[in-house]
Amino acid sequence: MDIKQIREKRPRYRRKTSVERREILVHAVLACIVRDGPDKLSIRRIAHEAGVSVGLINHHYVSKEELVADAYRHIAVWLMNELDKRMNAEGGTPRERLSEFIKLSFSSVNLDPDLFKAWLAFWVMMQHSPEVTAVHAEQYAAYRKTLEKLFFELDSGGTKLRMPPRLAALGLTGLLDGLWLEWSLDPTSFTTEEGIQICEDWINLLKI
Amino acid sequence: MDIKQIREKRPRYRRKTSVERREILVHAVLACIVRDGPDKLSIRRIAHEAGVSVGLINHHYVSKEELVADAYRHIAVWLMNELDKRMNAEGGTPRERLSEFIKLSFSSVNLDPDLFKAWLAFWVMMQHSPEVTAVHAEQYAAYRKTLEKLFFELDSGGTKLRMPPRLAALGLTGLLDGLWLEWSLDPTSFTTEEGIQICEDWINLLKI
DNA sequence: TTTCTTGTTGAACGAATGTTCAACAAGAAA
DNA sequence: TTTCTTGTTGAACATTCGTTCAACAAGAAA
Repeated sequence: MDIKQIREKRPRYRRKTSVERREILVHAVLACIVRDGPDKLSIRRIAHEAGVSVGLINHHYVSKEELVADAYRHIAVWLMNELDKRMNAEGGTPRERLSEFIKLSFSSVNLDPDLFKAWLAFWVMMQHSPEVTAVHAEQYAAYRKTLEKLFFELDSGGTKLRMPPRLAALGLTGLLDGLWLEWSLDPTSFTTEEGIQICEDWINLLKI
Repeated sequence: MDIKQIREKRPRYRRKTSVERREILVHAVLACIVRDGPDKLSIRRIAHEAGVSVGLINHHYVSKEELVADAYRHIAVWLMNELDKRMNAEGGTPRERLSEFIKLSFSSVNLDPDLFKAWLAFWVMMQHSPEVTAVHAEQYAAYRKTLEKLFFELDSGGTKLRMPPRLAALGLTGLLDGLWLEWSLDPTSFTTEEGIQICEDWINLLKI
């Protein structure tokens, strides 16, 4: 049995199910954005990163936009789960969980330059992709809902608030997102400790 | 005198000075971003929009990045001047001017989908362009300084604050930018009135 | 008028883009 | 073993990209 025969026995690639391959491709999208930047995201780079051919991508997704939308949902769900999991890890009162959420928002889980590049890529694509826009609306609503629920629990408990939970949640998401944005664009403008303090102060001022 | 001679007399193009042409090109950049989206910005589209040839751009700018950086500065300076001018138009106390600034931030001057596309384009380019990064740092510092000065005047006057001006300015820019970002990505998530109310409430809570 | 500076043109280049599609082959089903 | 489904390949296509550069020409200077 010579080498050629051995080569012919070994499969040149391993077939994957549709879900397996999609998972791989979605991760390749993120890796590409991190490596080459939000504007250099292309089918060829993604294929190379995933170790597959260019044609494979359009076999699993009808278009690049659909793949990116899938990647958006994937990363948004992952981040929200991560925050939720860690926030509730220690139990605690609603106020303590809020503090934990804020701390996490200013930790490397959320304050990640690589992650910021990904959001940039998604936002740009939102400007002309209904699929990505839909994913954003769907995921952001869930994010705001989580905070709104926390404020509702806080208000229902001992500490009454000067605002309805909806407005309080809008305010805190605004604060968190704004500071996150500014820090991502220029990490030297303020420290994470300052960011945490601003958010904590704001919540404390809300109490009647 | 026949038509051909008349044609030859009329110049095929009018020469512009370097500053004149740069102004035209910078405006063409913005028009392109608005029309085709942040990711479709190209030398050819800019040239067509400005009514000039492709080669002209690299005559006035050594690279596309330099042109975009110039456009960034142009629009940032314009916006800041606009806010400053309108904010101080009616005079008034520091507190009244702050309210005016907030109202302007939630008006069409700042809450403009077209403008948001421009910022997106700039932020993406920041990820691999030192020129654009420098312009951002320079312009954003001016923006924060304006608010810091307002809070300083407020604190020096009758109404003492629970925070140093720097932190108060950081907080308000965070709130404004975060709400601006969220509204730009999805205008249905909340109304501008709600946004204004959140910011006003926050400032009022800052008073001792 | 002639000279000279420099704003302006547009073809050319090499590289990269998203999508298509005929051909191949992995691996389960028969 | 043979059949059949379908995951996978990669060349091909038609565009678009940023930059270069020799040639042209507007218009001030001489």
